[in-house]
Amino acid sequence: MDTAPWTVPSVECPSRTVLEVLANKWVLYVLGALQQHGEPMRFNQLGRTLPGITQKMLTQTLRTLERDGLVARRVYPTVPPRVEYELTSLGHKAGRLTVLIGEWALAHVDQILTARTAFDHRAATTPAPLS
Amino acid sequence: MDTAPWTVPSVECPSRTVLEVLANKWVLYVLGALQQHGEPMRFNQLGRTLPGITQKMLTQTLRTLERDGLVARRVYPTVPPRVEYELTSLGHKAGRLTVLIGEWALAHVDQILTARTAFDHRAATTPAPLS
DNA sequence: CTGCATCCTAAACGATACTG
DNA sequence: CAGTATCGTTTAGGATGCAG
Repeated sequence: MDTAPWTVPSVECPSRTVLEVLANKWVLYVLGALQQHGEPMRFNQLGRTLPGITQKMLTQTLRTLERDGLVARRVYPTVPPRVEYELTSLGHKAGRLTVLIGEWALAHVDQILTARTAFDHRAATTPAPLS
Repeated sequence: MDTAPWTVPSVECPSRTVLEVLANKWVLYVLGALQQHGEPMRFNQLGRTLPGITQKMLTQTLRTLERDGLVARRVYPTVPPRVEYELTSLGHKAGRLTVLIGEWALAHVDQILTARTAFDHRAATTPAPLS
């Protein structure tokens, strides 16, 4: 046995759809933001925290996270409406993972950027081994 | 200060492109497979381990991982050609994260699947609060 | 065996306009 | 404020065929 349970699954295995929840840029950012902010955040507050996200993507991301039970949506029937989002305990566990991922990224930006440059340089100079 | 460095970056910040490396389904699977197999794997061996992946996606994924310095590609000039892929130390660090993600997914499949069903049920029954 | 190149479809995404 | 709806474009991805 050289594979863990989550690598075995066939394409139809539900655990894959679950793992793939986190294989998403905005999901990582949203979870990370909520995780680090510590308390519930409002829709536009979240939007302002995430440069580059569109309203559409924010809505969509929050919906799927809510659907999967990672985020709780709380609506205050005031006017104008006030909607807050916060991590559930399940979302909190995922949030901790996204923070780890963020830390890994931050710790190795330089190394990876260097690797990319080197690779691209090689690709640009080696393509013709003999002519 | 309520945001960690990796949440602040503007759209052009390089650390984002790095974080987004892991925001990819096949990257997670490939890193996970290599991480757990422990030793170098050949192209088709990797392919067989990952049900549903196409040759194109496997190649593409391995290339970007190689470019980013997470995976090392070793070619044995035999015939037929033998190509092995293994995690670099940087890739190993990422690999450990992907294993954590896989474990998180596996541990909460049921909970998430249940949440989805409940949400969809609510969505199917509540849409008309008043008519 | 390990790939690259091509075509083509499906899905993701951005922009914009509109609503309670 | 917090969305929904639609449209048009971009991108990802699958299938196939060919090559070292």
